[in-house]
Amino acid sequence: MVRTNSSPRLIDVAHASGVSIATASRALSGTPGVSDSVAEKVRQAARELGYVANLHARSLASGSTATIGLVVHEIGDPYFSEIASGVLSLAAEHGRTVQICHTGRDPEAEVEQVRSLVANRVGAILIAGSGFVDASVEAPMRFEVQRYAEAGGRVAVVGRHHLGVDSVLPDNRPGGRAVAEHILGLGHRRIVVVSGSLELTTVADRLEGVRDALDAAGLDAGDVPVLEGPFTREGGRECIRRMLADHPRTTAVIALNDDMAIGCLSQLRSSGVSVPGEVSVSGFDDVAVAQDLSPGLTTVRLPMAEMGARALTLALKEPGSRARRQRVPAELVVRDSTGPAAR
Amino acid sequence: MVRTNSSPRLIDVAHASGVSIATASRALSGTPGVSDSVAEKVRQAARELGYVANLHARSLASGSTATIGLVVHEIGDPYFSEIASGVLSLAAEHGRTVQICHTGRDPEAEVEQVRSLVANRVGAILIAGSGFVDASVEAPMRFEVQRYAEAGGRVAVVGRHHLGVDSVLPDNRPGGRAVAEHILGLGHRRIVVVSGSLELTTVADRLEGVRDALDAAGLDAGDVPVLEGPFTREGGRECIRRMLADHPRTTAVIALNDDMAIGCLSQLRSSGVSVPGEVSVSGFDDVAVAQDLSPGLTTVRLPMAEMGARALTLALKEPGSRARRQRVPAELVVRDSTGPAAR
DNA sequence: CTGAAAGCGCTTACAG
DNA sequence: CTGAAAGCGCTTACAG
Repeated sequence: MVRTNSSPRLIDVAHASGVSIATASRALSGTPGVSDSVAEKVRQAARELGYVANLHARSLASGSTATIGLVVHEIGDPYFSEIASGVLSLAAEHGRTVQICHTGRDPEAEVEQVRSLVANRVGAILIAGSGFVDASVEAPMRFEVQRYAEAGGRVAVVGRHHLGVDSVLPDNRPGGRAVAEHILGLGHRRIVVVSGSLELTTVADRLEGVRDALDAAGLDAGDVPVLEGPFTREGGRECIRRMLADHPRTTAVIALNDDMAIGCLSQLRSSGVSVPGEVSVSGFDDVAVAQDLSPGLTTVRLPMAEMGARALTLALKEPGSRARRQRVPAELVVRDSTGPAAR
Repeated sequence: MVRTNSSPRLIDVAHASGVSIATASRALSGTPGVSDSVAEKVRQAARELGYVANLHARSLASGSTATIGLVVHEIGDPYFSEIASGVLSLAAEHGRTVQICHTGRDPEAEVEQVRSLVANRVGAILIAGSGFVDASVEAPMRFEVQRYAEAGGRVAVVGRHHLGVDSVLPDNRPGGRAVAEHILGLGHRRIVVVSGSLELTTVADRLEGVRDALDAAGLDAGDVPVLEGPFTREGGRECIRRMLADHPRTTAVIALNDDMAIGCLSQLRSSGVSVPGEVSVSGFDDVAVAQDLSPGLTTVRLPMAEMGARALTLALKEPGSRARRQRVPAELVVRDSTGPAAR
């Protein structure tokens, strides 16, 4: 039979170098127990034929894969694309490939994607993005993840609790506290929080931190309106419109992520409100563009790429006897979008 | 033998539903030729067992994969993350999974990544991002891609010529011309182009468009300095510093992508130069954040997500007798970063 | 150090 | 419509 137009197989390499496929396999995968001279001969033949091992066959035979699965809410969102960047870079160093899926923050799509990764028999699954305050929403996800883990799969999450697996957890609450203290320290008292869905644990944690600071300052958290909208730039714009209508005397806006903060800046500008002259605005995450905005965005820095890389590192390690947690410090970065309370 | 802790296999489903694995396979994959009642029984059993087919086995047996490979320069860059977003969304609709790799704009890493995708026997490869003007730099890539295509693989590229495969090509040249005409129309004559590496075809094409406009206006393109730097925000800042030093009377900056334009705005602001009062700035791409900058960025819109989706559509189609090309129109979007030449 | 052979979990002609 | 069997391209005990 003539094999036209298709990739050479291990057996072709074996023939070309005059050894068995067992030896060829060992030589190519670097398994010890092959004489150097033979190994070199095999590698040479492989190179000449342009041989690339079929990873499906390899996975099927060996029962393990070099592929990593990464689940994010939305890859077009800088928070997630920066995490993905950290994962991809480290994965490449380890010779791992990465399969990415995004879920549009839909809990059901999320479960579906995890199932599909399991079907692909990826060696590890990384999940980035907030979980849900309501544990029952997460139950199916938790079930899927646990089943995979019990079958020997490795899982690590970024910014998500409740899943019972290794996790990289940014200091959302201390970060929220730090930024709120900054705002309070500037003398602001008529403050509004611009927030994504309160169903998200990330939002809940950051908000908790803001309340810690209000409490510590002897203020009543109940006096600080929380405007809820989509966790996006458009959500930020929307909330500012509501703020201008319902809380016109506000002097500071604490947005719970940079995307919303960017939307806030944009809407304030369109509405002719000066920042920070009339209203101060802060964000959270420190996405790359935050420093290039005008005014530069005061925010809480999270090292997204590093968080992604750390999650991968956890997943690549042997599992511990129980879930590991790595805290990632959040650092307040003061730029030009916040200033002293004027009025 | 007891199989503990591992996923159910097709044979388990077959046993549970009292049919052969052949029938079970057909029922589950939707191959016609199975009675409805039997098919339903099999599906039911699969559901109860939580069966998920092993895609490696499936690929090996069938010789085809549902996985798509996507190569980008840097996933953290919004241009690419928006393309990726389009690809991921459409892929999910088609039940395809996507493996992403980024290359840091390194031609060698690029080839390596393509080889790894080939090894994974992905069903199609999508490559996004500029090629190189110097064809010899692209030769290895072209070789790899062609070999894959000849072996039956499908390839499509976004914003890249020279690879001899299906392509989605944004109107870089007409876009460059449009934005330059806009700048000229505002009366600017002391113009500077802020540009990524001239080795990149994307840069070369956009620049060509700018020159078209200069020519048409009867100007000498040689009088317009082209400041070259990294195709990033930091590159934009760098170029502005050079511009302020070497071409202080400049009234308009044409940046060849939004990332550089954002860096330009940032550096001009730090340097106390008002935009568009003293200097106008334009970008290219219209990344999501462009409209939320202050001032809003005048730029050339490219529908990145759609371009990604189109490339996938091409790759999913049967190959044509020759490489297909889809042009994507570029649309000038005028915002607040450009204004009449003042001085 | 090397090889023959079983097996990974599917799909798909080939028969019936 | 259904099943027995070959085969996809590897890896890895098991012998030697």
